[in-house]
Amino acid sequence: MNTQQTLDGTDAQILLALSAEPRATVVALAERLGLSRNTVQARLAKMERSSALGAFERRITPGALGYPLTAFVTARVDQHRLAEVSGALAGIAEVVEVFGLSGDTDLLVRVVAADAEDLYRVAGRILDIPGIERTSTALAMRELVPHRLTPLLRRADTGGHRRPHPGNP
Amino acid sequence: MNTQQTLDGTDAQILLALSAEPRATVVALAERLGLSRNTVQARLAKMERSSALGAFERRITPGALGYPLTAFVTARVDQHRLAEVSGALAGIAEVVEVFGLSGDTDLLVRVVAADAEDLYRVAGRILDIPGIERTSTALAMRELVPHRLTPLLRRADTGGHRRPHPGNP
DNA sequence: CCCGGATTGAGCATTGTGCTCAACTTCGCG
DNA sequence: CGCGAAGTTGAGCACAATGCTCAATCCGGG
Repeated sequence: MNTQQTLDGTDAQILLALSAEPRATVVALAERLGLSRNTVQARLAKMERSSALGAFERRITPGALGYPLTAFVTARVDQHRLAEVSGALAGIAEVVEVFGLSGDTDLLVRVVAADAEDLYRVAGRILDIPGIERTSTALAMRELVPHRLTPLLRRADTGGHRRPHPGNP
Repeated sequence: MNTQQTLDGTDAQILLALSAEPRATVVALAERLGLSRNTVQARLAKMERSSALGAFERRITPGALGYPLTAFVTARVDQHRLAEVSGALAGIAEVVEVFGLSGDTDLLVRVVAADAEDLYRVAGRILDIPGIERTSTALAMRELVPHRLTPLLRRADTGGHRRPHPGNP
């Protein structure tokens, strides 16, 4: 029994309502969902505690900060120096997110930049990190599907007469 | 005039404080930053209006929803059918984010999945989309640098040339 | 020099919050 | 079968925050 991770349908409902109206107050959510104010408060508090809710920064658009360019740098790395490389990447402010990948490229680095020249500079800093063997930079020209979790939330919502995982309450 | 994008240093300060304490009230922020409550309220309202603040869903951890696996699917696409492909991708719930890239791969698709088999199924659905010519799936094995904007916020904070915060609560 | 925009302090009615409590339902498990 | 743990609910209460408006400053640019 993994009581740990998974949010149940009610949690999904709350998050869904919050997605539609981020500034909604707890009472408003409770009223909209037909739940008690106390319940919504308790569940929200639990989610905040259990790190189901991430950092606030996720909600900030880099473009508004003066970094309208997004690029993905894939890199091959000397695996023995992975920790070292990871630390160096974390030291670059324009590096927004780094994943260790399976497959032919080891690293996926998401970076933002103020302009093309800035991006060139950042890419250079990454390539200069000891342990990084080869990089390839791809500019994100368009955000075809903006970041979203709503479809998954809707699916987890009890509203669907669906029982995706039988046996789990 | 440049009413568009860029947030100024004070905005960055507010966002920074909010990053440290997402649930902080407006009055608490104003007090911490030594600004008037009215000012903080006005600036926050403006940011919400100007889409500098993204959707709430960005703050939800997919893992908590029952999708612990993240993968990146790169794809080559028939450019004439890009819109069609984009729409089809948007129809897949597990597709969390899609970028159009420059370079040798046209698309970067970020997907989540419940388990390996689920991921296989999702990858199959993507490959089946008419207009998609070739895909390559890389599993995100580790999040080496979790999504963060704090370093950029700190840099944007009031001009940028400031002594390091001596004692921040 | 004057104007528009941003900032500030003040005030006020309304609303939400954090918290506690006791009753009640729903499960899991012995 | 029934006990107990956990979740939900409604109620209530003191306090704080919100949304809003107003008038008085600042501040930079034309």
